Amino acid sequence: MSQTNQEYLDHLRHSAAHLLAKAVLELWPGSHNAIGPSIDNGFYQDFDMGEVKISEADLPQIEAKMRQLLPQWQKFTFKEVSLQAAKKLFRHNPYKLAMAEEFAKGGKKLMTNDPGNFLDLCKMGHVANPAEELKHFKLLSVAGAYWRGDEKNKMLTRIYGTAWPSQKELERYLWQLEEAKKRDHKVLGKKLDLFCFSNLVGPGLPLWTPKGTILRNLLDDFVWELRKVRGYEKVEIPHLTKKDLYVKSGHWDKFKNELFHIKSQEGYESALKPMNCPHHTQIFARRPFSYREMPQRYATTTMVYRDEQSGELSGLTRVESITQDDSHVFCRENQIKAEANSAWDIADAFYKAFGFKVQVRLSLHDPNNPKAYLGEPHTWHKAESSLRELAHERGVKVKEAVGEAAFYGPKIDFMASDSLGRQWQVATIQLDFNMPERFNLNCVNEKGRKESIVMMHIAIMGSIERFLAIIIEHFGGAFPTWLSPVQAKVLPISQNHHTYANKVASKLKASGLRVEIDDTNQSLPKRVKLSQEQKIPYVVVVGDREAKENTVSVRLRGKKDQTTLSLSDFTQKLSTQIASKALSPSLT
RNA sequence: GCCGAGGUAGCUCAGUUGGCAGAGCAUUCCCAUGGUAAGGGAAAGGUCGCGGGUUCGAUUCCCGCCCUCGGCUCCA
Repeated sequence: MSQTNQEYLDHLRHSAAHLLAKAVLELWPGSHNAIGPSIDNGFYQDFDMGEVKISEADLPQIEAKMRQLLPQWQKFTFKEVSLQAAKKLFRHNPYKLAMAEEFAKGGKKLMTNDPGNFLDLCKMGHVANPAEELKHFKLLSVAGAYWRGDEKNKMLTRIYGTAWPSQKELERYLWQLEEAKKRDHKVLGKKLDLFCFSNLVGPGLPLWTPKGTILRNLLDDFVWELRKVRGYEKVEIPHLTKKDLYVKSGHWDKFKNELFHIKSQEGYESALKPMNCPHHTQIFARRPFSYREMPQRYATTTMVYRDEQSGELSGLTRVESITQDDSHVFCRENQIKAEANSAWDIADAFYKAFGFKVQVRLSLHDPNNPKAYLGEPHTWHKAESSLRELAHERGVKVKEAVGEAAFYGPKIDFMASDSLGRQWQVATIQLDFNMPERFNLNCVNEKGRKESIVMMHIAIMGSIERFLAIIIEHFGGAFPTWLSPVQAKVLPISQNHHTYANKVASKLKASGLRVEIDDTNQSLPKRVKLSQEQKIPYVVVVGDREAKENTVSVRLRGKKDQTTLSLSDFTQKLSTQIASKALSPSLT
C-alpha cells in the first residue's frame, strides 16, 4: 500500500472514530469520549460511560445512530484555539482537559474540529466529504482499556470498528476475519488433536497429545540438526533453583512477582525457573576454560514457568509453562561476530523451511540514556557495530531500533507475521555483558591472564508453544509432509483389501514414514472426507486393481484427482519429499 | 488483576418467561462390502462449570468462586 493510501485510510478511520464518539454521546448523554485513533485495519474510540454498561449487543443501535448522523456531516472545520478556550470548551470532559493541558505543555498547537454538530479536540487529518466517504464501516467489539494504557488509571470502555473506502473492501476484510477465525490455532489444535487443557492441571498449562508431541519433537530436532553442525552441545538442567541463583543474576528483584515460588522442607526459598541463562552460567563456571576451548555453546530445550496474570493467558500464545529452545554461547569479544553470524544462519535456514517472511530488527541502546544500561559505552559501541557490520555483510536490510536493547546488551530480533497480520518476535540473538560479570565468568587468554567473556542468548523458535500457534495458523493446519503427525493414510476399499493395505502400510513404515490405516466399516467417500479434514498430505486408496498390480492410488491433500503409481515408486517419492522438507505434498 | 461476552452430551450448538433436558456429528450394535469430501437403522450418552442462597421445586433468579474468549501497545 502506498503512503498516500495509508494516509487516506488513517484519515478515513480517524473520521469514523469521531462519528462513533458523536453517536455514543447522543445515545448516552452523560458519557465522555477520550481518544479515538486510526489503527491497523480500523479504529477505536474510548469512552467513560459513567455507570452505564454497554456490550456488543448495543453495537447495532450505535451503528444505526452513526448512519443516521452521517448525512449531516458534510465537511470538517478546523480551528486553532488557546489553552484557555479549550479548557472552557471541554470543561465537562476531564480527558480532553488533560490532553489539552498536556499538548499545550508540549508546545503543540491546540486544534478543534467540527463536522457541523460536534465540536471535538482534534489533530488534523480527516476525509473531505464524510457524508459520502464514511459509509463503509462496521463496529466490531467492545473492550475495556485503561486510560493512557496504565492499569493504575480508570478503565474506559473501548469500542472497536473497521472502516474502508468501499463496501467491497469492507466485505473483503470481514471475510478475512472469518477466515482467520477458522485458522485459529485453538480451534485447529482441538480439531487436529494436538493439545488440550485440563482444569485439574490448571490454566495456561497446555498438555500435549501424541500428535502434538510429534510436532514438538520434529521442530526441536530440526533446530538441533542446525545447531549440532555448528558446534553446539546439549546440556541438561533441573527446573528448580534456590533463590540465591536469581539474587546473584539480578533476576530476583526484577522477576520476583512472575516466579512460581517453592519452599523446601528445610525452609530454602526456591523457585521454578523462568529462564535458563543463570543455570547455564553455572555449567560454564564449573572449571576454568582456556581461550583455546572458546566458545562454549550450550543448548537445552526445556520448560520455563511464569506466573502470569490470569487475564493475560491466551491459547498457546501466552502460557505459564513455556518450552524454550534455548542456547547460550560463551565467547570472547572477538568471537561475537562469527557466533552471531552462525546463529543467524540457523535462524535463516529454519524460517526458510516454513516459507516465512521474516523481518530483522537490530535493537540498540540509547546513548542519551546511559543509566538504563550496564557496561562500558565502548563495549556497547564495539558490539553494536559488529552486529551492524554483520547485517551489512549478509546484505540484509535491518530496522535499527534505538532504545530497544536489553539492559544487558544489544540484540538481533527476528519477527514473523501470522495469518492475522500480527507480528511475533521469534528468533533472537542477544549479547550479554552483565551476566558474565555478575557470575565472574572468564577464560584464560594467550597471556595467561583471566579475560572477561561475553554471553550470547540465542533462541530460534523462542517458545515452542507460541511457535506452534504461529505455524498452525500459518499453514491452516495443513503442515508440510515432514511435519505432519500422520503423513499418509491408507484406505482399503473394502474388507477384502485389508491384507494389501497392511502390506502397503508396512512398506511405508519401514521407510520411516508415519502411516495410519483406516479400515473402519465406513464408506470410502466418508473415509476420504475424514482424511482431508485431518489435513493428511497423502491419502492412499487400495482395492483389487492396486493389489493385483502392486500399486497405490494416491490423492494429494486438497486435490481431487488421483494418481496411480507403483508402491516402491511412491515410497521413494514420499521419502524424497520429506527429506527436502517440501512445503506441500506432490508426486514429483 | 481490570472491562465485556460466554461455560448445556466426547465435539459444534439449540432450549427452558422456575415444573422429567434437545439436535447434528462422534461412540456402540445391526444391516450394507464400498473406487475418492458424510450409505441406512437402532441404542447408549447429562451433577446444564463449581459452591452457597431464595423457592413446594433452580440448568433457569440472587451471591461468591473457577475456567474460556475479545481487549487493556497504536495516543486530540
